[in-house]
Amino acid sequence: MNRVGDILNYEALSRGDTLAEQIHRQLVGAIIAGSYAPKERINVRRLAVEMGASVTPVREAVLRLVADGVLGVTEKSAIVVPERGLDEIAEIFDIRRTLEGDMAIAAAKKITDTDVQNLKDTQESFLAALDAGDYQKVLQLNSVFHFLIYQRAESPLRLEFARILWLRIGPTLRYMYPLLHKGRGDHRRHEDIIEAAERRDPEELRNSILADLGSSLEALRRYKQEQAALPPRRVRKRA
Amino acid sequence: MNRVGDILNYEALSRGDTLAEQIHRQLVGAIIAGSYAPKERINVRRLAVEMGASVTPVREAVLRLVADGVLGVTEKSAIVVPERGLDEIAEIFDIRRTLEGDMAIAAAKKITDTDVQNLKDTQESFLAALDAGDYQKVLQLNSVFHFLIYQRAESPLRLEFARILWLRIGPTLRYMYPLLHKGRGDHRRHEDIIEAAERRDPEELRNSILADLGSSLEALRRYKQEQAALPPRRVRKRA
DNA sequence: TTCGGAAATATGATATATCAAATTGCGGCG
DNA sequence: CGCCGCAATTTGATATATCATATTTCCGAA
Repeated sequence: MNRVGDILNYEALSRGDTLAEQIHRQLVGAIIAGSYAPKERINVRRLAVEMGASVTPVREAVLRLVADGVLGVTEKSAIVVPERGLDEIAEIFDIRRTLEGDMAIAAAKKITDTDVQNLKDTQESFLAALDAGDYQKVLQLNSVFHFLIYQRAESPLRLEFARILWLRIGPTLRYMYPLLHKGRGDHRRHEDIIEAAERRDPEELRNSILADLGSSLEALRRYKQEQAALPPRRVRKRA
Repeated sequence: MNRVGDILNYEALSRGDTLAEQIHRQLVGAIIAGSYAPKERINVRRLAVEMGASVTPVREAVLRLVADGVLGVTEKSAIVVPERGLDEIAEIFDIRRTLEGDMAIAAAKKITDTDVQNLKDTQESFLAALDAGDYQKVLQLNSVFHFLIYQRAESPLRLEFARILWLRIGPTLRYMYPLLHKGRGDHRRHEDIIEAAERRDPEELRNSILADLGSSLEALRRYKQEQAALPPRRVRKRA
C-alpha cells in the first residue's frame, strides 16, 4: 500500500504473509501516521469487520502491538492507545538518542548516492505535506526519512528496537507537527542531516540527528506542558 | 512458581492474569533456564495439552515470543527456537553493553542494603548450583542476579529491552556454563559486581558488569568456534 | 536394502462459538 | 432536572472447528 509499510515493517520477524501479518502492517502504518490518538480505545471486532477478517488474526496483530508496548491494556483489560507521560517520553527519547546515534555512526560511511537522492526526495515531499497541512503524510515521511538512514547501519536488532520506540511515541507525535507548523519551526534539521549524509561524516550525521531528536522532544515537552494547564478533554469515538 | 517469573516477567505490559499471561511467564522462565535448545521446534498443540489449556492462549503466548524475536518461524512457518549466528550474538552483546551499562550507572546509587544481601544470597545459590551441575538453576540465578541490579535503574524501557535480549540469547547460553565449568572459569566476576554494588560506585559497577558480559561473549565465541568445526548434529524431539 | 511417492497424520492459520466481565442505555425515582 | 440501578449489549479471553500445508509413515518397485 505505502512505502512506510516496507520500511517500517518487521521484515526480520515476519512470518510469510499471513493475514495477521498484513493487519499488523496496516496498524503499524496507521500508528506511525498518527491515525490513532492517545487514550483511544481499540476494538478488535470492529477492526475485524473493517478489515474483512475474523477476530483471530486481528487479535493476533493487536496483541503483538501490546507485547511491544505500542498499545496498552487498562486494568479492566480494555485495549487502548496509551497516553505517555513526560517521564516515559523522556525515557523513550533517551534510548532513541543512544540507538539512533549509534546507527547514524554505523550508517554514515555506507550511505549510497541513491540513498542521498531518496533523502532529498523524501524531504521535498515532507515539506510539501507540511505546507499542505497533511500531517499524516508528514509523520509518515519523517519516519521514512530517518529509517532510510538507519537501515544502512546494518544492525537489525537496533533497527527493531528503534521501530518499537517510534511506534510507541507515534500517537503522541500526532499533536506535535501542527504545533511546530504554527510556530514555523526549524524544519531545516533535515537539511543538516542530508548534508551530513552527503559528506558521509559519522559525527556530523549523528549530531544532526540528535539535534532533530532534541527539537522533537522539546516540542513534545512544550505541548505536554500546555496540555497539563488545560482542562481535561474527552476522547471521541472512531466512526 | 519461581522468583525468575517475578523478576523476568513483563509486569509493565502484563494484562491482568490471563491464561495466556501465565503460559507466557512459564515459557519465559523455561527459556531463561535454558530448557529450550536452539533449532528445537515448538508445538503449540502439545504445549496446550501439557499446560491443560486450549491452543488459543498458548498460541498467543508463543506468538508474543515470536514478536519479541525470542522464537522464530521458518519459511514453512514452523515455530522454532532460533539458532543464533556469531553476528547476531555479537550484536546482542553489543546492545547489552550499552543498555546494561547505562542501567548499572543509573542503579548504583540507588542500591539498598537489602539488594546487596540479595545479591550475596543469590550468588551463594549460584555457586552451589554450579557445583551441583544444575545448569538450569545456574542460568536462572544468573539472570536474577543481574536483574536485581538493573531493576534499581528505574528505567522500565531499558529493562524491557534487556529482558528481550536475555531471552534471545537464553537458548544459546544453555551450552555455555557446562563449558565454563569444565574450564573452571572465572566465577569471581560476580564477586566484583557485588563489591562495586556495596560501594555504590557507578563506574566500578558498570565496568564489572561489562567484564562479566565480556567473558560470557568470549565463552560463546569459543563455543561457536568449536561447534563450527564439529560435524552437524541432529536435534532430539521433546518428550 | 534403498528410494520414490502416495496416503495418513500433524501443524499453523483462520473462523466461529461461548463465557464472564465491563460498558452502555434507559427508565424510574428523588 | 439529575442520578441511581438493572437489563441489554459489547468486549476481551478462551475453546473448538475447519482448512490448507507440511511432515511423517509406509509400501512397493528397482
